[in-house]
Amino acid sequence: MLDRRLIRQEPDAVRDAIARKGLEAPVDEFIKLDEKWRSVTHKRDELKAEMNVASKSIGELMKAGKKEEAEAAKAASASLKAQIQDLEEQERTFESLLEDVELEFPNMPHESAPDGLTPEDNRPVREWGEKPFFAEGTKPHWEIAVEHGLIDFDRASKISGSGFAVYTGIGAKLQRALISLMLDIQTTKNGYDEVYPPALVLGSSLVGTGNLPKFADDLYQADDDLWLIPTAEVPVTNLYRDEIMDGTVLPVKKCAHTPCFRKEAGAAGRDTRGIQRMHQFEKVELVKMVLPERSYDALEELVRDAESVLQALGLHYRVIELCAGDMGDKGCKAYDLEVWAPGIGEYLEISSCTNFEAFQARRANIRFRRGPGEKPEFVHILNGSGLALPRLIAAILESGRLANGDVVLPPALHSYMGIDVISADN
RNA sequence: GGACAGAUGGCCGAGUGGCUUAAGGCGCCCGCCUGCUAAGCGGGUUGGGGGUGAACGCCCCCUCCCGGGUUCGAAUCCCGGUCUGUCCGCCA
Repeated sequence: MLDRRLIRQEPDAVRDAIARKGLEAPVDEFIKLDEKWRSVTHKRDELKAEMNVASKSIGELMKAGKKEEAEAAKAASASLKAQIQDLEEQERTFESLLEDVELEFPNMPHESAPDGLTPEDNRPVREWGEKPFFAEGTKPHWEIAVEHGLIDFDRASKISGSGFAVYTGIGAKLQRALISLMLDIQTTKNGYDEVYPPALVLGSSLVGTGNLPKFADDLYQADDDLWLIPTAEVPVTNLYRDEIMDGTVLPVKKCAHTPCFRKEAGAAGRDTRGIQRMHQFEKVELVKMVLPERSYDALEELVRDAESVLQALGLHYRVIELCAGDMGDKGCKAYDLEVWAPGIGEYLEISSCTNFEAFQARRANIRFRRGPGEKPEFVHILNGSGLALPRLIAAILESGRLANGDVVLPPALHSYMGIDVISADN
């Protein structure tokens, strides 16, 4: 959601900024409705003020025992009342239409976000580590996983259809170990507080983060108004919905492990082999709420926090700055982390770190106060994956595979796993 | 799933149709007073929207869980909902 005043006062700037994403916003429709809404509201308020004065004087007349005058005044206010009722109905109608239009507005990209509409326009920022060399080649993770009995794809599709995985034995333990490692890094080294939120949320929470109403098709709906979360971003961000925080508690930094559920409709084909794109997957998410003037520094820190996991695991990756057209609807500026998967020979998007500025805060009404007596302001909200499990597991398996088929685990995992190598023996 | 009870400001808590501009208390802020602190005295202290102004401001509307309704007038009456508590049922 954007600032109503901004759209009113600088409609062209808003339109142009959103056009950089290749998107259109209903600016004209908004302005038309907003004008109607304001004029109706203004008129209604004036009549209400009149009515309030009249009611008060009726009360005084009654008290003074002047029954007849009071009755006359009552009769006189009848038409006022009818007008007010009519205007209130109009006001409700316009307000609701205005909200519908308002929720359709994408966020505006930050001026520093590169121009462009496709991934080719994204800007490489930096790389870490090197591509490992495999003299005798390596394999895609789905082959390695089956070889070692880590994932059972066949039985997964038997019980749940396509797009699911059953992690078995060491495979299941590897996922559990990675979740623990990532949460430990974020809580002990990077200063995040751990939370474990519900995986089912009300529709209003999804409106707050910007998933509804526009992107209902991406989501699983469990009940009338209960939805499966597509990411922990949704429940964690909404923890503070309709709250005014003391500015001194900022920055708020939360990390959470949850399952994530996505329909991924229309995504069949490329990039869907193995565990690259699942309907259900685990993820550790990082969410930050910060002072507005700090949010771009906070974005850089957030990216470093997500990177620290890949560095701890010794995996080669690169950081990409997304162009305006590739960052999606909600963001102002975003970086992707792409981990190298040598078996597939591709970089896999494993984290997306985004600054939403006040877009989500406005939708979810999350504010802070700088000091006693100060006006509440919207916080700036950022989030990033830290990290998504399936692609991380894919990268670990493909990167650690030896010529003899064994998979060497990164040292950071040894104590969590109790083994150093996945081999035929275990 | 069933029954009953409740929801009032930052917090506690009074309030059954107009004297509520929400009593009283606590907390917090500003001032006065005072060797310091405490006490005491005075004042202030929800949030949202709209209008106006260069600005400090000023004006109007709304806000006693939410949404409707009755009434000239609603914290108060009516209807629908949400959440919390207690008991019953079911249950890892």
